Amino acid sequence: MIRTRVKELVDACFQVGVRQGLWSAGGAGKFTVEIPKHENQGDFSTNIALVLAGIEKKNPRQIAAKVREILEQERELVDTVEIAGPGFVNLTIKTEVWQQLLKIIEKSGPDFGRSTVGAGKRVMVEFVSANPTGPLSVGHGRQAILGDAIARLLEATGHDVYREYYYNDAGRQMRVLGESARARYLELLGRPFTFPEDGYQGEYIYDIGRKLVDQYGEDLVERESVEPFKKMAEQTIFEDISSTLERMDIRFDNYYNERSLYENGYIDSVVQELKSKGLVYEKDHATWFKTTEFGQEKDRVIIKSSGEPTYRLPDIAYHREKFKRGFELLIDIFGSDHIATVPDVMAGVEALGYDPSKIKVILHQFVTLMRDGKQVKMSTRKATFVTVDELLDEVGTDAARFFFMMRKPDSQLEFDLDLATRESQENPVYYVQYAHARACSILRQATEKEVEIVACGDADLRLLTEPEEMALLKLMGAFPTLIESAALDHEPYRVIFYLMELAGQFHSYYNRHKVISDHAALSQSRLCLVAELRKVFGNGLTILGLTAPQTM
RNA sequence: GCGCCCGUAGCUCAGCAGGAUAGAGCAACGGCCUUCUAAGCCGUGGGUCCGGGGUUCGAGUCCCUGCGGGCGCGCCA
Repeated sequence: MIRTRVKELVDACFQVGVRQGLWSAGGAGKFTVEIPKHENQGDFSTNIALVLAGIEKKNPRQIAAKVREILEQERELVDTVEIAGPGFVNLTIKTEVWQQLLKIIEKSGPDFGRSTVGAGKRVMVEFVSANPTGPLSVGHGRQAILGDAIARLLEATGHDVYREYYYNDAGRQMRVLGESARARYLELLGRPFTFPEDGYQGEYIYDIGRKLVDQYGEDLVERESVEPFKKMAEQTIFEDISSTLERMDIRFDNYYNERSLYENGYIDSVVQELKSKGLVYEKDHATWFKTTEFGQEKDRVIIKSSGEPTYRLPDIAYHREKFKRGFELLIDIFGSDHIATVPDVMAGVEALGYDPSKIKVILHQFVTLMRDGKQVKMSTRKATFVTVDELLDEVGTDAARFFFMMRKPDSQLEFDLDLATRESQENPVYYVQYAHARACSILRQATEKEVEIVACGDADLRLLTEPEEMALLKLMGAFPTLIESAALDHEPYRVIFYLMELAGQFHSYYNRHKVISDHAALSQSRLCLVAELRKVFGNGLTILGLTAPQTM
């Protein structure tokens, strides 16, 4: 937005300098335009002089003086140019440029913040990908929200996004699940049963048992095959998972079954291709993939001596299929416990002739739940983990989404249940939503008091001169750049931080200045500000999949 | 033992390709509702940026090293 215009201006200035022989063209693209930390450092700051001084071996402040000379020729955008510190060039933008920004937001409406940088780029986001062995746990919840938020950000920046859930219903896990269901089925019928040693102990297995009793009565008592038990378990659990995801407003474009990789011969063809490239060998009756040729410490088994593939073979085949299906960027969201598979998949796709740098793996750390200041103990084995459904029951979807997005994936996430449920000022979710509701409320008040709300073009925006108003305008102006960089870096948490900051400034403004007052012209101008603020809050919340309430 | 991530205020965390005087929220303390929703605002206190070296004009940010925590390191997924 405005920063883009300033960057263009500095770029032009750089070119002028090159033409005048002040510096060489070598520094092109190396300098930046940023919003400085401190207010007394202008609206924008560029390090162009420092960068060029490094290249040219000259005094940065002297170069900065030249930069200022050139920039001062321009009078559309720039108010003042100052040289500060070691050679930063600080620019102040004309007040009216900021005021006119409201018209741009008004015109863009719901599109303000959205862009087309990703236009035409097909990207797949693979996430959740939990096998249907039980309800989603809070760890999956973090992943689900993170993946969906990234997908939404990419959509907001024009990418063609495809959400996929990858699962396997054929492995040992599922067999054990089926046997667990059989045991509960027999137990419910009062028959003798043996519960599998490493079986699934969760309460939900009884639900599956009950469904089996309802549907089949005693018909399955003598059944040898585990299939009907497994099938019922899978079906029931998938329904459960889907409804949980639905509650969070998460929908997948496709559920990809690992089994289809076998049925379509993709597994075999991967092995054949690796063989033909001389990248596999037999040892101890197993088939090994020469991952050492791709920088790893040791080779890895892809087919066990039993003839069964290891997990990494389908993983590789699956990623090759993603490429073949025409995606240009593959985003994988995994829990950090899956870190070991990443190098294997990367080596595999590289071996098959695809570019591993197009796979972006986002590993997220674990979630700890806090209640009464103490950690809630969770164990998958004992089935004492907290499910996403329970979490949603307790805190609601907005709070869950907000808290899961609030931290960057790298850090462990501490989820404070007390804070998330508190309906008071400490709760950051409401802080932002309340800002939106408050803006709506002011606009409602204006209508009730019959204060005319005019278009920004018809208001005298020059009346917006308070420091708080200028600060708000500047922050609003940064929104599109923020969305773009958050999308391209796959970092939803940055949008959260932005919205909290904007909300803070708005609440502060509200408490200090009356929007609707006796001064008619001023009221109208301020109503324009509030109306456009409402849009920025609304757009930001919507892009993240949060609701933007009109009243609270 | 090896690999990845983390270590910033009492607590939870920001710090955006190394940049100009380290920030926010919560917790603590003190104020603000006959006026647009107090789910809000204003003010106060609070830091050896884990320790030690190094690179640089400049390091919370990069490199090395030590310490502490998490996750991995399988012919489990």
